[in-house]
Amino acid sequence: MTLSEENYLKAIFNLEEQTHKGVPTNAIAEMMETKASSATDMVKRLSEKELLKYKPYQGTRLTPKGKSHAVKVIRKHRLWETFLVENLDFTWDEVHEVAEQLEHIQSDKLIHQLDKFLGYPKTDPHGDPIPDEEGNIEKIEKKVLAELQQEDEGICVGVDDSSSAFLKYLDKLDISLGNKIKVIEKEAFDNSMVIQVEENTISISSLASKNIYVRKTS
Amino acid sequence: MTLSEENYLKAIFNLEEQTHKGVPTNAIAEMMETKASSATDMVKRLSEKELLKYKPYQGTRLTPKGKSHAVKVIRKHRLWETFLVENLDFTWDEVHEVAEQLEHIQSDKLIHQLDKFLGYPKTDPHGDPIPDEEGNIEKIEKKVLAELQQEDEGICVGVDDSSSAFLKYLDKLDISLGNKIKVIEKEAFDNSMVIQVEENTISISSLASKNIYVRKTS
DNA sequence: CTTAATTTTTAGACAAAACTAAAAATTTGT
DNA sequence: ACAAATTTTTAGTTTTGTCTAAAAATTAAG
Repeated sequence: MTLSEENYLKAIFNLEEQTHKGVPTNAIAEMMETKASSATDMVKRLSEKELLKYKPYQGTRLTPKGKSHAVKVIRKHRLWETFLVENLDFTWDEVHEVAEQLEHIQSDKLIHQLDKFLGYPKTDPHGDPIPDEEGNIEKIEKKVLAELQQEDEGICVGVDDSSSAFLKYLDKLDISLGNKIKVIEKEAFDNSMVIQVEENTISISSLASKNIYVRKTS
Repeated sequence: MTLSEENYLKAIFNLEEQTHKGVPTNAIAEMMETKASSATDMVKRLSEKELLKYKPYQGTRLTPKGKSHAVKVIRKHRLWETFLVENLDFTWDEVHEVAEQLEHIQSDKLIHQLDKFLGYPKTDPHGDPIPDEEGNIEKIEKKVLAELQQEDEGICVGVDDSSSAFLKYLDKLDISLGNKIKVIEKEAFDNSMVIQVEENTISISSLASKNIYVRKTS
């Protein structure tokens, strides 16, 4: 399994998760920031290895074998992100690039021991669940902050837009994973909100609140 | 800088360190477990990038630029080995293969923080010095255990043969880095030795004692 | 000093993964 | 239904890193 094949598998897995439909070649190309012709070539190769099935114009779907492999890569990615933030003082927005490299290291023992070292974490620093050794992914039921009503409370469990700019903005507002969030006021006019994050009271736009996931607690 | 280029640089660096002469193309090929023609190609490419200079039949020498790059890779390798042994319960003989992969991860911050996390270690689990951020390598003056005389004492600072079998053997004898070693008896006939390692008294063959490095303390 | 052995390089191929440009297949709009 | 738009595939190149087989250059030996 080459690096490139792994990256394609991961991309296809994510796209399939989002849409629950066959993934078009073009979508794969776009996600991989490459050309459709390249995606075609790769899909053909992965198909020969029985990691996916594809029917032209109906899109691609991973086989159980392909899915299992993709999940392993995701597990590695999320464990490394956790390590970087917890132990090496990386911030939310810095981890992705490095984890993209680390996720391709091949060693079962390494990843098993890393998991143990980290204390078997359930989620990564963005709130996404870390698959276990068997590939099971715990579904974390999350709502978008924007959906909460006045007086509602929740815990921050993730973000949607994980662009560097957005994550830095959250850092500045002192919003991070696990924070208790309470909706103080919701402005019907523009959907902006006044919320209480742990001790601080702040105001955020609708655009921001649509990108923050919470688990409702009341 | 590709993965393969980095591996060649490292190989050439090591060969140059050992012999202090220009490194022949054949030697490079052998170290890389590849063919001479492939080594020629790579030497040509690295030469164009001014990472090394070579004169046919007189061998290859790294430029300062090439050396600096090689040392960086070695620094990463040794820091990762330290992490694996110290934090993830890897044994001496298991680390190499994984460190070979990890050494190619590109991120200055990662390696800086890893160094800090580990407490700025001076040597890796085999006793080899870890280059600092500027690329300085501390020379550790080491002697082969076999050279010590009766009553001499030293501290184990490394091994020469880092084959899995040998490292496992040392583990069984409870010899590891930093151990105090005292020569109790030296048998002139076959150069075998009775030595005291910390609390234990054991007997080892000349073959083994030739592969253990110590820093003499008396 | 010429032949033999060794070392090194060239030439030509191949595989992986990408690209561009163009063709082919399918779906959609009216 | 048929042209237009979209999606997908093909064909031909490129780059990196490898290989084999053969040629060329250098060193060593009698």
